[in-house]
Amino acid sequence: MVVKKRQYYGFNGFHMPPVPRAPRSARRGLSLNKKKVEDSQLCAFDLLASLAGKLLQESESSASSNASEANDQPIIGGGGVKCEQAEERPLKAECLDHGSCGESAFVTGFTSPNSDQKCLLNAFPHAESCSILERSSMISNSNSSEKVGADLKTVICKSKSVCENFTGKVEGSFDSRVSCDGYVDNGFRRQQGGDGLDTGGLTAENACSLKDPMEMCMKFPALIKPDNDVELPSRREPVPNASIPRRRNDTKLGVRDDDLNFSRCKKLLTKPKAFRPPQRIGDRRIRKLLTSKYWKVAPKLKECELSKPAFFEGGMKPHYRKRKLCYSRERYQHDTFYKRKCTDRSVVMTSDGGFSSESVCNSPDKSLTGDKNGTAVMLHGANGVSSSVIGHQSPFHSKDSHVKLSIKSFRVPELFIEIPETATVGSLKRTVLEAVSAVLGSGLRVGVLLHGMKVRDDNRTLLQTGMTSKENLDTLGFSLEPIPVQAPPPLCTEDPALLPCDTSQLISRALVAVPPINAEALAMVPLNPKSKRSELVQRRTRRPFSVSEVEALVHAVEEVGTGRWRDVKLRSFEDADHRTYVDLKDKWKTLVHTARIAPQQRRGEPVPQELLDRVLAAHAYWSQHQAKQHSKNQAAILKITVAHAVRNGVEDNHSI
DNA sequence: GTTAGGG
DNA sequence: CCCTAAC
Repeated sequence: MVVKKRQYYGFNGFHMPPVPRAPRSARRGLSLNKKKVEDSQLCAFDLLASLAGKLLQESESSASSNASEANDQPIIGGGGVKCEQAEERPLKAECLDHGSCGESAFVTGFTSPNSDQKCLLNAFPHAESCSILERSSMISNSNSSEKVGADLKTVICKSKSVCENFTGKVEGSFDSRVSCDGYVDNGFRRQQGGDGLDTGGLTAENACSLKDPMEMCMKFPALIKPDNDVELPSRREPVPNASIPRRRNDTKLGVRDDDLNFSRCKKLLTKPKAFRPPQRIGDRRIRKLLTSKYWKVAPKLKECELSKPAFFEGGMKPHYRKRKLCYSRERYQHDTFYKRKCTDRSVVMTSDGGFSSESVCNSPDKSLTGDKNGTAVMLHGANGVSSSVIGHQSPFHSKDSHVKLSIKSFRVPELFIEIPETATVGSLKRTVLEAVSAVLGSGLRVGVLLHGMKVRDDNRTLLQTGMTSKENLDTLGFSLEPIPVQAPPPLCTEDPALLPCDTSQLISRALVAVPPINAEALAMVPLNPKSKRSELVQRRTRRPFSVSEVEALVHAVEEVGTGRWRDVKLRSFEDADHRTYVDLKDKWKTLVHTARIAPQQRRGEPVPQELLDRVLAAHAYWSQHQAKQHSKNQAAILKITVAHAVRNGVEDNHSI
């Protein structure tokens, strides 16, 4: 088994995420926050209590009938969440099916904290206590015009911010406050309309628990259950938000020729599974593994972890996943989800299959950043892409070194759609949707382009790559790339920052819990070492040789000959860390092949014929040379052998 | 660790 | 680009 260097953070089958924990200073920051929370929460809860009482009167039955409401209406309700726990039914699908973008309020929460706790505990024995404080995640607080609501939310958000696990799983498509609600709703429930709160589950105990985020999380483990699937539709905007909404409103329902904006519903549509982290990475993945070819590697789930130590001391260098296993496709599910989501929405797509989603990837509001040291996760509702930002900062950089950029659009890969002329527009829409879903469902990865060049080295920092806060980032681009089905899609984008995928990373990071029992069971499955290895080790990204590289290679080989690849490497590619001598050897092999085939059969970036001619010449020369050398050697060996034999013979004669 | 060659 | 065998 090949296991590359990796680091385990965690214990008992619960693995800490790839991202190194924040430096102490960051964590100190957290405690400061916590203090603030404590200070302000009293007030907030007072307000809450009075508000709740009032609202209770006004909407007496709403609280008690919540469960049924949840069933009848397109509302996210505690019932829905619980259902999902039992049936793994994505909550999101439900709420997306109904209602319109504008109005619906929502009821989030877990009407029965107890049962939620149970669910969680069953699934993640360790989850409730682990890793909650390990990362400071940030969810925006609110800047609501409703002062009371805002205060309350702020408090809640802040105290919650430590419980990143929950946060992480919240998809970015909804208002950040939603996550707050999700959190809060363990204790009390937000009423329909968004501004109503009732004290449903708010007990003294619950309130107290807010004082300590950790405790909070432990008390309401459901919050950190990765499987909760608390995905709240962005269209529900229960509370006015002054800080974020502007962006949301900016998203237009525009249709361009090649880049289609999905407008509001973009938020939903552009939230591809690939961006979604394995909320269910725990049990759902296991189940999936059990029924797919991937099950074989389940025991290796641990290896989803990162393989390198932090780049910066105490820094935030994220690591991308190395293992295929980290990838869980939920295509069918996603397709379904996608379709349902999109059903009543205008999905526009152009012939070239482009669509765009707007994504503002950085928040101007630093207060949104939960962690001063740079690990920040922002989930916002500006668009459908579950986008988040992780600011990576070395301790040596000031906070102002954040790179700010916005992703105007993603373009999906080319889609081919064939549909009869007699088909309805509706079916065309569905067809397109299916095509898109297929792409999304099979997984996406994000490419980063700078000055039109693909940035391939995922290990470089933004700074090193030239994406600095001072740089004009107009030339920065992102692309969505389908991940070949067989390929090990990096669950997270390999780029450490800026990408929607990060959410998944965070969540993985949050919980890569393998229920011991499952892991055990799977571990007993006899594995074919071969397949195991091949499934686990990620293939290096393909990096086609440039003409200049070919030139250098040819030149080197002309001088030192074939068969001395180490020398070639040292001579011409010493600084090219990504080119091993094996690579050079392989390249030479393909060059020779390329030179021998007809030009029209050649693919990729054309190599100048002149170079190819030199390749053939050098190859012929050194082949001959080697042959000569070989025969020489053979002759020499023969000579020596003969000499020995003769001498031995002589000696033998003597001895006789 | 290098090299060669098949995949 | 990966893998393996041979050295």
